[in-house]
Amino acid sequence: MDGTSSIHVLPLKVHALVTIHDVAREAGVGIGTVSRALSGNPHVTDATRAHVLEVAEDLGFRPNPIARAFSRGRTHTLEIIVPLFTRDFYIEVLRGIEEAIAATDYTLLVQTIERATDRDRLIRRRRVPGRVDGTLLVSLRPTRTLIERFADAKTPVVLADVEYARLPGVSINHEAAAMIAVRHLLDLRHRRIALIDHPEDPFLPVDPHSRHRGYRNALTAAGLSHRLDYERLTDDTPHAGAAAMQALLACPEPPTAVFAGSDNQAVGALDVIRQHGLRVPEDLSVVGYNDIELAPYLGLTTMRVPMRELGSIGIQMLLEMLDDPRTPTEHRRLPSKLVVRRTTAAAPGAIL
Amino acid sequence: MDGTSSIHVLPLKVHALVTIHDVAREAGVGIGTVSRALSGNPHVTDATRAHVLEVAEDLGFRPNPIARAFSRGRTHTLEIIVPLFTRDFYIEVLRGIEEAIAATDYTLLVQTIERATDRDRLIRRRRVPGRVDGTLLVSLRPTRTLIERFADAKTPVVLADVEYARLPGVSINHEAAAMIAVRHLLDLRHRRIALIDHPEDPFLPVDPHSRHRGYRNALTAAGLSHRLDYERLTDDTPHAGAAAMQALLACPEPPTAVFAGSDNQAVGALDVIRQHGLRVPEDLSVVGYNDIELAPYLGLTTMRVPMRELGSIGIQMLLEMLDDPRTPTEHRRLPSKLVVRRTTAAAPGAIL
DNA sequence: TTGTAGGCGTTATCAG
DNA sequence: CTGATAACGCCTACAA
Repeated sequence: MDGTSSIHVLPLKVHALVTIHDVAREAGVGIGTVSRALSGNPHVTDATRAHVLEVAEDLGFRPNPIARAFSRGRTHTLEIIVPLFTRDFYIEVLRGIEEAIAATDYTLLVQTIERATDRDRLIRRRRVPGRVDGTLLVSLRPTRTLIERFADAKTPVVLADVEYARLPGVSINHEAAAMIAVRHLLDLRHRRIALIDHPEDPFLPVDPHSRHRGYRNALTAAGLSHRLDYERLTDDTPHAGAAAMQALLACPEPPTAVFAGSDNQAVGALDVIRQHGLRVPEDLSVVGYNDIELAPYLGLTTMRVPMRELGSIGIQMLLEMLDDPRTPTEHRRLPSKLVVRRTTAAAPGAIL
Repeated sequence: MDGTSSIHVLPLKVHALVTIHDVAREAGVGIGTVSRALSGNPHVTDATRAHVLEVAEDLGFRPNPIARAFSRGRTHTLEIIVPLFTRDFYIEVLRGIEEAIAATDYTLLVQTIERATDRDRLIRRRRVPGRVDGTLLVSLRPTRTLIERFADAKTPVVLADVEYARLPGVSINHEAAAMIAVRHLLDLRHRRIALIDHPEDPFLPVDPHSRHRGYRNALTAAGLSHRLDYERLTDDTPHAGAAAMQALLACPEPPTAVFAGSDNQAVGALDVIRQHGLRVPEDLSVVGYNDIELAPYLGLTTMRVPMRELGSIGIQMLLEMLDDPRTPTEHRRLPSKLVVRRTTAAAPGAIL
């Protein structure tokens, strides 16, 4: 470094790098005292503290966070690992996260995953362990590699929107929610009820999942049996929802009602129904899932899923574990609520 | 949960904290050599490097990123500051960011800002300078505090979706895009064209903005004058869009067409139009903005805005600046494209 | 209460 | 090419 280079006079206040030593020298005290004064250590006179703080302020001292993290062994950073497939869902979760973290001075390290192949590769390449104090894993079943990583780092993990082993977490009771949705259709005298859904973990396409179970259970409870041609498991996109609906309408005996595992899929389905000249809800009822921000304006009957809470509660749990490592690991399951709007009505010809 | 079920659990490899010293001792070399071998420094024999790497692997050595950052003065982390208001837009930007960063081993520190008051306060509380190598500021006009912070940290900044001073950045040519949208309506013989829009920077509500200018310019170019009761500046939510539409329909001379500054606002407007028993596009045309994932399935005519590119190009610029600090600061402006679907048609009574 | 010294894990700078 | 050794900025015993 060239210490003699001419200094530019910028219109902004630019502080040269000021360290704790500079403050100590300027304040006429030792660096220990400065450190204590700044970190709220009680073993300092109020007078010295005030003086040190003032000098620090004057010098424009900013503690170097990396040095601090290095020394303390804690980074004050939380890692969020989240697939970014369906916008609405994850954005809501992220909002919940932000909400919970706003009051703290933790910082977020966000790892977004777009492709299944990214999963471990990406996680391994970016050397995150040691850089974060804890991790919130959203909608992702932890792989073995991940679990080892957490074990190595001795860093707490919380799962959001997933239940796995005995790891602490918070998730939606999808099974119960699906039952409520289907029961709503049954109450409207629908008997031919189809399912358009997607795997819970976007990387495990063949995952048998709980909404699917809830759907079948509700049918069984009503004395109906499920039919495979009514069950369409595909991607969580409006496009895939549309394709699934296309297939359902091509069935020899098309359904009179559809329960979709996401509002995105539902919107795709609704578009296809409209294109076929069918009316909603007169000819066909549709129930969505999530209750995205647009749902009220589309008149979509759907399940209101506590997406934000997934994030905020997840972070709260993580913060608790950070605060007290002996916090018992628990798993919380959140309920959803049906919101009836304009896409569901009595089955054609039915009298309620 | 059934605690008695025996799960087949493979033993997890748990590594104690292994440092470069352990590797050095085990490999019978000095720590300098280990460091060089691991960081790709050419001044090592292939043989020693291979040996060191093998020992490191055996010991399960993971370089401590914080120590590395501390020593190198670079963190390999990029900061993203983004308001988390309207879902779709920012998520798309985030995807672009992820896309650009996927090939690198940079990590993302994300700061979301929910309220205007958060702006500087939050930025100040979370001690980020020193923890990141560069910053991408999305949709936020930098405040003086922020600019000072960047100057202090001597860290590069790139603006996305904003143009400000001579800072490097990438943004949408909103003015040109608005002109295209309005011209489309003019071509359909609409003369009473209203605007529902929102500020570009969500924290500067009275910001005169470029879409607004484009709207007026297009009218002027067609020999029309703008009328204040047709210009509704509000929040970027479907709710606000609905309220604005409500007001427009209450005008003594309601518009026959509406250009909305976001698809979210457009969807809210469409709902109100429908509730008033009016048909789209027969009675009223609507053009949205962004082209969100659902837009095709709602039949929404809209402007396709390169949201992803905002993120990916922004990050590319940042990476270039990091790579070579003398990179000339430029500002790129991206074009948008009209996508005509089913919400626009000839003005009532017009013959094309 | 306060100052001093040692250490955190790596990188970088020297001699050899 | 390699091995000591000195930073890096902060925290924290320990001693005064």
